Amino acid sequence: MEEVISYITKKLKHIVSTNNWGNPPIIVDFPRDERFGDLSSNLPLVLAKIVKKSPKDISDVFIGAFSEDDEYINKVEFVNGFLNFFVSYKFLYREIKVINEKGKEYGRGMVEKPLKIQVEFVSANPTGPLHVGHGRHAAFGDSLSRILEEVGHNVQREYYVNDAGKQMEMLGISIKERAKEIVGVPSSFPEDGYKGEYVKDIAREIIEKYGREVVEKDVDFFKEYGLNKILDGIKEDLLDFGVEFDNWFSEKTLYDNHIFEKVIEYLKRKGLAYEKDEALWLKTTQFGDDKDRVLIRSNGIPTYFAGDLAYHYDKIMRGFDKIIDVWGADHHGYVKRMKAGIHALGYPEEDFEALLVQFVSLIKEGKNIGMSTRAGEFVTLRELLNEVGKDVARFYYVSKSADAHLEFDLDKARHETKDNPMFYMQYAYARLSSIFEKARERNISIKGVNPDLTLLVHEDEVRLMKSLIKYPYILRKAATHYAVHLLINYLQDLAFAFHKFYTSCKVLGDNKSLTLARLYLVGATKIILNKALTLVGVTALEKM
RNA sequence: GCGCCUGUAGCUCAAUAGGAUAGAGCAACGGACUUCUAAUCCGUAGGUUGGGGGUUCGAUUCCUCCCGGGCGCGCCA
Repeated sequence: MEEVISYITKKLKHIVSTNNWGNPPIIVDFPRDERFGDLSSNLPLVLAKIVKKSPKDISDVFIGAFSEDDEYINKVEFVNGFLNFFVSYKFLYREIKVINEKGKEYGRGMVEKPLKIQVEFVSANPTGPLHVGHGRHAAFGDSLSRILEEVGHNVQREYYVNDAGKQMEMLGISIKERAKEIVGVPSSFPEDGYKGEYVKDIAREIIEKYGREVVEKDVDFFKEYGLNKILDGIKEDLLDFGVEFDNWFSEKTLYDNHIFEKVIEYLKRKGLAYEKDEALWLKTTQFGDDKDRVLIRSNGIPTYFAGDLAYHYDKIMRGFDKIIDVWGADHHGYVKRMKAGIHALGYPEEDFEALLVQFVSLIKEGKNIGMSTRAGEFVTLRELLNEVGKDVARFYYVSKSADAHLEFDLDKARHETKDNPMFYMQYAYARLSSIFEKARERNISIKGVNPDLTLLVHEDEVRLMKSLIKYPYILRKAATHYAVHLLINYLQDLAFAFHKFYTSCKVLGDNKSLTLARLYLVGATKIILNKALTLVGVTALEKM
């Protein structure tokens, strides 16, 4: 369909310039209602003011430029100031063929300039298991990566492991004190320690493995054990959630490999860092921040910001054309600072993107419960997976735009699992797979045949074809706007078109040519549905 | 006080980055299986898009004020 859009746009532009109508924005887009054609443009309305003519007179000029036997356009209408274009069947048939011929490659690598992009997401502190809040980040970040990859970019998925800071120390202490409690020696569990049940579990495990004397060991021992244990759990949860990272970046390496010192050195050399009140500050105000920020505290300990800056310096050195960070909404106040820091490091600000994902509020037994790892109050991603399964969870997470709050009612999710709209799409896929299964039994195949697609004229067949050819447009849009949920809307539309078609058009019938043509259409649907489902992380099931 | 996000049907959310009569699912009501999976399809009902003002041919979308919700504003991470 993109082909048609650019064809129309070019044609309209040509007419505008030959008439000396200035340089208005030419927008050709899908109308809201199918009665207004397949594509439409508001150009007559826009031009009316500029050229002081009625929209009707203007549109007549445009309509006259499209001949009866136009390659792409069957009909052009003027309604309410809009130009409405109806796509020719000829084009639909051609495109359905392209889908079948290209198969999985259809729509892939469409982007003009493939970039090397890094997407960093989840990056939850390894101080406890992932909870349902992290689940949203995992689902969003992974689907976004899949989409960017699909349009042709080279994407690296990275998880930043905060294994160096204070909070790790606290985890070590928390485990150790719990271990002491268990073996019955005097203990003092810190007030701001990690109170979750999992801390006790780890402590118990350590005692079982190393004996009661283990409590004599220093905090580092417990820290190391806890970190590895929790990180393994996180990796397992993510894997079962269908999310795989290409790189797990350890914060510790920033210090071990002296990247941190290098960055500080660099900033000092550039005259961007200065000392005040015995602390080291970065002149972020020079790059649009509200105030300068501390890099190294007066006590000599670097701030989180300084570490993060070093981390991003490392990213920059790795040569990405675009660096995308997926952050929680609570980090929004941090964006300006980070952008300024990135700028200070000499990396173009516009190539750094901090995408904010709004909070997930969790409702359990009708009550809104908070999610604090430290307080140990949270519902884990694992629990959610066990309750509703990967597909429902992932679908639900990305079906809402990332900058809208998400309400997750666990009880409802449990009860409504079967009624979840996700199944609507999976069912469409299972149904069409079943058609192919039956076709195989009857030795009907579309392999190597050249079906007569002109037999496809039923309104539901046409509706389905039109939905199919929208796919590349939607994919591109989702990629440029980082809007995963657009794919969900599209999936609803496509599944609806297919179910409708399925109800009114029997595929395997008595008419052989029609059977082949329809089977061919189902084949195209299978390809697109499979792709779209995969992008949002939902399994395409052959059988349900 | 300042900043970011947000308010759309009873509920959970869309609305193609300014478009045409604001759409889905769930919940409610009524139809359709001798036929490729009825986890589907068709229909009915449900709305002053939080409220006021403004810009525009045209506003759920942009600006402004007010009201409500979430989250920030550290030499915390």
